[in-house]
Amino acid sequence: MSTAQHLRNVPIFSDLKDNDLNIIADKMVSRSYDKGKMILLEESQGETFFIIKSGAVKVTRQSDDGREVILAILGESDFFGEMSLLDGEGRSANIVSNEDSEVLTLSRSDFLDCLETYPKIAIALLEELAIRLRKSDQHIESLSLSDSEHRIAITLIRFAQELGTIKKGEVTIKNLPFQQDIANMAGTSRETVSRTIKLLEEKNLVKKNKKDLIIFNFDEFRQLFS
Amino acid sequence: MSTAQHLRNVPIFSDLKDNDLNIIADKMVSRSYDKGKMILLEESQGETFFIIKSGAVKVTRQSDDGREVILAILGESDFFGEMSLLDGEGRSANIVSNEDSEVLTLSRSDFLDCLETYPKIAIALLEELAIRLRKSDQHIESLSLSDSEHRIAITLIRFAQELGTIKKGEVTIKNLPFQQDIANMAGTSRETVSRTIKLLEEKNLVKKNKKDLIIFNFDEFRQLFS
DNA sequence: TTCTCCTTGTGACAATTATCACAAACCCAT
DNA sequence: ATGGGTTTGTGATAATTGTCACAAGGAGAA
Repeated sequence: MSTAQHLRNVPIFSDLKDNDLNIIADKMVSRSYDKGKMILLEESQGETFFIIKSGAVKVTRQSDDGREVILAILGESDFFGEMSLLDGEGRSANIVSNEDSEVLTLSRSDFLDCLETYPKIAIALLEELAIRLRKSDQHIESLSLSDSEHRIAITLIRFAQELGTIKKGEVTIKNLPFQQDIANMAGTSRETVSRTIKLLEEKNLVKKNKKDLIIFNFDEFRQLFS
Repeated sequence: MSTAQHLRNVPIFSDLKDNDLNIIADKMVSRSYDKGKMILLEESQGETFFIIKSGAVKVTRQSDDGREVILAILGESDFFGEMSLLDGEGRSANIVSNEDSEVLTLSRSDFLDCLETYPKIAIALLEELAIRLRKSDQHIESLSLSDSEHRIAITLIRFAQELGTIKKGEVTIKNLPFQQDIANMAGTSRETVSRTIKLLEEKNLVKKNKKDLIIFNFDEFRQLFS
């Protein structure tokens, strides 16, 4: 698929005319990262805008004692790197490729030019940031109020919404992330994730199937935990 | 002070020419809210953009069992209401006036017109949302990793940055919010806040003075807890 | 297959923190 | 200043969850 065709799938560019899209596509450079590679380092100066062509990355923050918080997992057609381009601050998060991934990059100045030239992009980007802010708020709420069972369930709901496939009310999350990653998103420990998933199975709400997780009744599940 | 003069202090409008500023100011309507009044209700449709002229508001989410999470406290020249205007979703948070407050409002269509007409506003708004997203990320990190002492200390740091006045490395937070509100931000209980602040006093890091809190060495304090 | 490495499961225990219950302090209006 | 309502301080206790330690399961390489 051409670069322009990839861009077509990215919400913030989808409003553009083919012509304009091609102009932008020409400025983009493709890069590849093996699984586990660091794409962006916290604290470094942000000079690039990234769009995920294939694969997935995790957005993390690291505390001094080495523990990791996962803020989000991003997949195909998601983008990142815009924050420090916008406010000029250093990076606030690390980005690590979670599978072998290909990304498209745009330089700082090209990105900012885009915003000036195509106000539609700026507005679409505002929308996207508003959505992310909303998700962050929910995340904060869940971390503040809930016990670990709720937090883990809400994390599973997030995965289901981003990575799941629905079939007759049943959601299957293919390739559920490691329990350690779930724990880092839910703000709890790996062991607690293990015990909680077992508990959810005993309550007949979910079922494990190798690396997949099935949520039997997604609507009910959501009502139960959020 | 005239409406236009107020707008001049709001970052997203500060780039505009006097003339344009006046045009926008003309479209704004002023409203007043007594302390404790609900300004925006969660779940209602978002149709208005707000700028705080004086006073302060708290941005909250409420769980079904009635507990409240405070996402942020906003003060003079801050704005809110933009999120559901941007992404079209319903409100995701409640806004309650935390003191007697005056706000300026702009209707949905006037707000969106502004963005189209003045791309600079859109870009400035992007910056602001990026900053907020960054704060949210920090908030999430702190809730995920830290024990209650750290979370409370980080909450105090947030207040210091937003409401504090510095003098020779000493920050004074005038009118520290109620312990219950601090607890709701830090994701802990009111009692724990009480005990923790006492603890910080015993460690000679802070001092209470009626309704004010003094952090003796702000840089050290920050290093210690973040 | 067998070995090794990575991930998951589970028990026991310790630590942290929420909750409950009240007392004390504080603030504001009369 | 007095009194009522709100906010804060503090002890005792219980519940939750983290941590440690190790066993078991699974996937891939030799």
